[in-house]
Amino acid sequence: MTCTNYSDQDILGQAFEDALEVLQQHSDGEIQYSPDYKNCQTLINHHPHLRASPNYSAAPPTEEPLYNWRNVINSATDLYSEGTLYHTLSNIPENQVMHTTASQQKGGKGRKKLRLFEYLHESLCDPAMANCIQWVDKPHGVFQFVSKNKEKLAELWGERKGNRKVMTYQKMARALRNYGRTGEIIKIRRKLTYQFSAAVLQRLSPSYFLGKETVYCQYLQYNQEYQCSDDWITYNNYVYNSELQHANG
DNA sequence: AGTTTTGGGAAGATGG
DNA sequence: TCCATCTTCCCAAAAC
Repeated sequence: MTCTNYSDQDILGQAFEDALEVLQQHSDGEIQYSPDYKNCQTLINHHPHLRASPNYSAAPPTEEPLYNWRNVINSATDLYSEGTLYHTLSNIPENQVMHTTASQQKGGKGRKKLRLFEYLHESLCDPAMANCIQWVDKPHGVFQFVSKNKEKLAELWGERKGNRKVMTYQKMARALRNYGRTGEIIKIRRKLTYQFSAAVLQRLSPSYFLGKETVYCQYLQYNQEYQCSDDWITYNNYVYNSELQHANG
């Protein structure tokens, strides 16, 4: 990330730090937030006009307890890409909130890098991104990129990370293929279609699993750790290839 | 036959 | 310094 104005960045960084402190003070232990203020800085450095945006404020809303910095970034990104004010910080649906786990935060001060699968899941939960990426089978974590707009999603991912060069679908897909080794995301034998592992799914949307243990226990047995299980892949490829054959036949 | 999608090796960049 | 996690580039092959 290049930064030509250190004083601005310092001010912005401090502003986000301050906002986080205030958030914590107002949290009552209930707020789920992800302190990715550096991502905010990256975004704002790329899109300086956002500083003047009505959404950019160091002071958190006092009447919206469910608040998340990633959604701040998303809203800002939407604001930038769409050129509208439709995506505001208020009325964020529960399913768009990234619930961070204790393991994602180090001692409350740690700021872990945003991972690709987190970003993808986040995009899947964002209606504004439906033209780029969509659920095929949400309960099983199967999703598909939209061929026409997959490059746009990749670009946004690259911007979010603050990469030097423009991210392309080719490069993003390379990272996705690496997930196949750990089993966090596997490729489904269908065009532009992938699947989150059960462990990742549970981590990304734990609330979605509440009361659904019966439904998901069979998958957790397949993949209790992040390891890539042949059975898991075979099973899923069987399911979705059968589906595909059925669709084609 | 041309384009898109898939796949992986290898080296580099970055942050924790 | 080491490791995790991509990122970048490249090439090949399969699928459409």
